[in-house]
Parts: sequence; structure tokens; C-alpha cells
Amino acid sequence: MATISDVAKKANVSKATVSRVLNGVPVREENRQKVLSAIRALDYQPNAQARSLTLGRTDVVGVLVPDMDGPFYGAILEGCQQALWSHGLYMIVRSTHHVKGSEPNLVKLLWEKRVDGLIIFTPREIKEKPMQALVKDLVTNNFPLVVADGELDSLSISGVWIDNFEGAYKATRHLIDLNHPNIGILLGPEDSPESKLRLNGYKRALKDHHLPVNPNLVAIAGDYRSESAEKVLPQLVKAGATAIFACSDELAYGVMESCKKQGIKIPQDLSLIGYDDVPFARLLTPKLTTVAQPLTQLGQVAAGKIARMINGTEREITQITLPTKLVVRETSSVYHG
Amino acid sequence: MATISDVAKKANVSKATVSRVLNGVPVREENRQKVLSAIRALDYQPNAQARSLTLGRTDVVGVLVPDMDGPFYGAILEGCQQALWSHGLYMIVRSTHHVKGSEPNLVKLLWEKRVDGLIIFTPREIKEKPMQALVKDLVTNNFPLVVADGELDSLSISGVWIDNFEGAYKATRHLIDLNHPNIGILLGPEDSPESKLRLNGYKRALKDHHLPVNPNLVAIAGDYRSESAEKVLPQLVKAGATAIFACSDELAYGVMESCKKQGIKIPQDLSLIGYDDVPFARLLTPKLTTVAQPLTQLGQVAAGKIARMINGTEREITQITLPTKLVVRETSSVYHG
DNA sequence: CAAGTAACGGAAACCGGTTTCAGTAATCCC
DNA sequence: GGGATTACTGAAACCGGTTTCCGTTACTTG
Repeated sequence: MATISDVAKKANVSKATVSRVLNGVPVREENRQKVLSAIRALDYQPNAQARSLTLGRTDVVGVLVPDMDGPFYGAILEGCQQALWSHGLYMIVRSTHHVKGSEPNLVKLLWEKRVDGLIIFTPREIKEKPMQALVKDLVTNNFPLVVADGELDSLSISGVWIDNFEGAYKATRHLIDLNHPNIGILLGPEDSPESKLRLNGYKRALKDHHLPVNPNLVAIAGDYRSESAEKVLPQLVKAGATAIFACSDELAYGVMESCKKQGIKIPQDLSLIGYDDVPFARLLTPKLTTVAQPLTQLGQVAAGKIARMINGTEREITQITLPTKLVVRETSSVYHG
Repeated sequence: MATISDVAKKANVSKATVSRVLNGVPVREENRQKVLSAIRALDYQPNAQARSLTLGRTDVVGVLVPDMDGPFYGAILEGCQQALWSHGLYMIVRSTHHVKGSEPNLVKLLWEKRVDGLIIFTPREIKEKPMQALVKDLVTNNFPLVVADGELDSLSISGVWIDNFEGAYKATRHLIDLNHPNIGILLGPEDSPESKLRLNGYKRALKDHHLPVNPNLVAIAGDYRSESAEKVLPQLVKAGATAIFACSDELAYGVMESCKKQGIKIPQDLSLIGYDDVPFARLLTPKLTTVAQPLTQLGQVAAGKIARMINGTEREITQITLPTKLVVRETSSVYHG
């Protein structure tokens, strides 16, 4: 493996001149050519590590995600990677694999690897002591840090989110627009951040349209599995739901299956909206109306932000919320008294 | 940010001694303690770049995938990341985004980043000139390289695959065991490597059990979308198929939908097997029998291999094929004359 | 107690780049 | 033709670690 000194020797110039040629600093044309041909002859590649050492940057961004095998973070990482590369940045990825207590360790490891910046997706422990301390440290050293899809509270960190409130609001309002009098919501985990926000969006939509909030129409599945939906569906049916907003496509699917068994026709007897717009949502019969989350865009925006923080274009701390998109398909229709 | 010299000064020892403490080289206990407390006091983190420079390694592995947002590579990368980390290695990921001609560039970029090794998943251009030359270069320099899910032909590279032949064979034999006389196969893209292997597996299973191969029972959807399945299903029905092995779950889903419309009952009138075992396969009604690919394991095995190549434990070039798992659910049942 | 040996630790070289600084050569202008 | 200005270039310092090499000290041992 040739080094810059080899090139210099072969071209009969100093290392400095080679370096200048490499970095586009003006050099006498004759020398430039000598250097370039030496580079070609030796198949020289500059050593990125040596470069990092002097320049004090690695052109690598650390990315922490809870998992990569689920339906979400693949798309997010794809967006990240694209946007980072458009700024000449590489991406080191680590997943916590949902292991409790691993977040601070992984953040520390990435940071020790001297990444130029760090994106943390969906931190679950950002409110806990060790993570708090660590994050505060990074922020005071004004190290480029972006948190995506996390609860920041009073922390002054740059953040990006997909708007859960707005997603739920849109879904609910769509059902209101279709004249539904009794709109139920089927939540996943009881007190996850997104559940709270979606519940608020749902309630707000009802209030804004002067509809009552009926506690019996608020059901909690506890998780996002279709089986859980089947368990709590009776509650909503008993409460007279004419439409249901399920907080994941899988929950919605559970509702569809359960309804099929009980002879409830969708959308004739019951309108249904899912959340996420996973690939199979458009495959179901009837095709599922759902709220699409801009996952790839989330990754892109977070990555773009960190890139600008790294190159110094963006100095203020900002927080961005991305809108969802309601994808109307076949499971939602007008309510006829 | 404190450096090793700062620590040395504070502890009243030389840089060398600090380095020794850091790397576990024996040092007088008294000095060890002085160094350790200096490290703590200054919150010292060794500079990974400087370390890489002298040591000549980065502890980073480059990983190239075609995409991350599809249903496969997320799980694969998760496996990769786990296995790499268990060897203290980090992972830089790049996706080609299926862009034609990008593979050699991306490999070169990763390699210039001085990664310690490279895993290429599903290379599509490995047989083309630029990629060939590049790969040959890497191999002759015996740079740690693992290709996963790619066609190696005569290239002597370490490789890992999921056994497409065996997966198709298993699926077909399962249907044979269920007494099906007319087993059809529904292929995706006409001449993709995996299609060829699966078709071979299918044919071999039939031959091994003394059943004829009927060309009319071999249908080509052209891609893996459910709509395509619906288009070619009539061909298989007309040819008298009593069972169909579809080469993706989405194709299988298309078959299910189409059959529903035509009043063909699954599994009573027609048995069906999918491929991939995507999450919604177990949600369908009836639940889809399918061939599960060990994606996470593929990532783990490839990563384990590269890790051993890097630390010198594994010197020979080896090729590993991973078996699939037939997941029998409800869409396949015994054929009754 | 002197000589030999083992255990430590510091100075300096090195990894492969970038950048400063000063010197040289070329150009300009009168 | 000579002095001032400008354009390049090379030597050397530097980034922050690791490692070699050698001198010092402490410990054995006869």
C-alpha cells in the first residue's frame, strides 16, 4: 500500500506538494501532472485515518436505533444513509436490540469512536440519569447531536419527529367527515409516548367538531399485535362504534379478521383506519385506509440536520415535526344512519 | 478533549507508560494508579483515529446491501451488527439502492475508508468487468472479503448463502408428502439466480419422487408482486394444479386473493406454500405455510466469518450454505383424490 | 559487598497525512 | 539591469497514539 511519501519520491516533489495536489491547492501544472501520474502508477489511496488524525474529523456519523429487523428502522436508515452520503458522510449503525440500559453505553462507544455527530432514534432512556448526564455532556460540548422520535421535554437538543398528534387527528377527522357518530380508538401500549399523543389528537379532533369523547370508545390493546385487537374489539362494538381508528396496521388487521368471523362487514358496518401503512396494508381485502408515516423522510431530515451541524451551517437548536399522510383506501366509507 | 500527553503530564509519567496502562502491559502498581486517576480526572478517551493510524486497523467493517427498506436487509443487518460487535467491530453500512453500476464505486469508497473487511450482500454486478477486477484485486491482496447471497462462479471468495435449492426442494417435497399429484411452481423474475435454483429444487424433488415435470405447471410471474400472481394463476389452474409453491409470500397472497374471488378454497381445493415467512404470513387466514429464510443468521454468519478473517483465525476460503425452515401452517393439506 | 540479572520507565522514532513558515525562482515594472 | 512583487515549493512541526531501545533502579546471588 503506497503512502504519500512514496508518491512524493516517485514524482520528485515533497509530500507537501502531493498533499496540495490532492486537496486542490494550486500547484505548477508540470508538477501537478508528475504527481498525478505517480498516483496512478502506484495506485495510491490516501490513508483516511491519518487524514482524520490531523483534520480532527472522521466524516462518520454514529446512528443508534432500537432495532433494524422491525418494519420501521430499515426505511429510516435508508433515508439516513442517502442524506448523509450526499454530504460525503458515512454511517456507523448500532442497535440497542431493545435491551434495557444499553443506550448510554452504546452512545458512549460511538462517541469514543470519534464520530463527527450522533443521531439517536427513539431513545427510551433519555429521561433516566445516566443518559441524561451523557446527553447534557454532549450538548454542552456542543457536539452535533440529533434525537429523532424521542421525548425531549426540557432538554435543549435538536429533534425530529413524525407528528403523532396530527396523524391521529387526521385519521379521526376523516372519520368525522364521513359522518361517523361513534368513533373508537384502539391504542397500543397504554402509556407509550406515541399512544398519549395519538389519544390527544383523537380527542382534539372530536372536540374541534363538537363531538363528545366517550371513554368506552377508547380501548387499549396493550401492544400492537393483531391478537390483542381481537381481544378488545368487543368493548368497542358494545360501545356502539361505527368506526375505529386502530393505532397500527396490525391492530387494524386484527379488527378485520375478528369482524369477518362475526359477520361485521367492513366498511359497510364499520369503518376502519390503521396506522403505519406497512406494505401489506394495500394488499388486504378490502384495502386498508391508514396513516402513512414518512419514515425515509424522517431519516433524511435527521441526517440532513446532523450534516449541517457538522459543517457548521446550522448552529441553532431546532425541532422539526413531520406531517403524516392519510392514505384513503377501502376500509373507510360514509356512515349512513 | 484530553490527550495522552495531558494524562502523562498530570500523572508525572511518560506517554509510553500511559499507553502501557491503557493496553494492559505490566506497570508498577503505584504508577498504574497515578495514571488511572489522571485518566479519570481528565475524563480521557483515547483517540481512535490516532490508534488506527499506528495499529493499521480501524475495527470497522464495511457492509454493502442493495437496500435497507425492503423486508430482508433490516434483519440481515441486525444479525451482522450483533455478530460484529461481539468481536469488537463496528459496521459502516451503504446501500446501492439498486442503482445499476454503483457497486464498484461503493466498494471502492468503503475500501478507501480503510475498513478492516468488507461484506457484500446480494451483489448483482459481480460478474461484470469493473466489479470483477476490483474483487480480484481485493482477493489477491488477501483483504478480508465475504460475499453473501451472490453468484461466485469460479471466483475464489468466501461466501455465505441461504439454500434456495433446498428451500424449494423442501416445499415441494412437503406437497408431495401430502399426496399432491399436480404441483405447480410460481416463480418471480424469470432469470434471477434464486429463481433458477428454486426451479431446480422443485424439479429435483419431483424427479426424486418419480413424478413428472409438467412445463405447464411452471409459471413465471416476472416479479414478486401479488398482482402478478393473480395474472398467471389461471395458467396453473388450467394445468390442473392441486398445489402451488409460490416463490414469495406476496405471490402466495395474490394466489389466495384470486382464489377467494373464484371460489377456490384453500387448502381444501388447492394447497399453497409461500416463501420468506414475512410477518404477515402468520396473520393471513388461513395462515400461510411458507419457507422461512434465516436472514438474521445469514448476517451473523457472514459477520462471524469476516471477524475471523480479520483477526487471523480463519485463513482458508470457505463457502457456507444455510438451510431454510419449512413453516407448516394452514394453507397446505393432504390431497384427497 | 560486589557483580549479575530482572523489572521498569522514559526518550525518541514512527504511523501518514496537513499546514505553517521561510526560501527560491519567476515575473513585473521602471 | 535591478529592485519589488508574486507564485510555488520544501523542510519541519504537528495530530495522538504505539513501540522499540536503552538506561536506571531494585533485587538476587555468590
